[in-house]
Amino acid sequence: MTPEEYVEEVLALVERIPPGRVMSYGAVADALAERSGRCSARLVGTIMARHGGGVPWHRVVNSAGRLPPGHEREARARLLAEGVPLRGDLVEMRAAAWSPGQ
DNA sequence: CTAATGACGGACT
DNA sequence: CAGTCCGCCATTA
Repeated sequence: MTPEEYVEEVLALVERIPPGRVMSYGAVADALAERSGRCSARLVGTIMARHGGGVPWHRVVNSAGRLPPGHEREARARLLAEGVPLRGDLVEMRAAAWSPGQ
């Protein structure tokens, strides 16, 4: 599997995240690991940083619910508009976390 | 080829 | 609850 295909897999999954819900980098990595074999949260983060434009990147946050560095303001505004439960600048993962199984 | 580097995560202090 | 420490793994230096 080439890096290019990795990127496509990640972006494809991110596009499936429903509005008002979010996924952590780790969750994306796990869900993708079943198809691609190996993947890590770190790798997903790198991929989003480089090829994240063009997909709802704001629906991907870290496991603690913290928004992506450098885009906090933008992400917060979009999430708020979608009705994602926020506590300060953190996403309430317990309520907003989503997985492809649903 | 080895070393450092992240849009990370979980355990621990 | 905040800060550290270590494992993670493709990419870059």
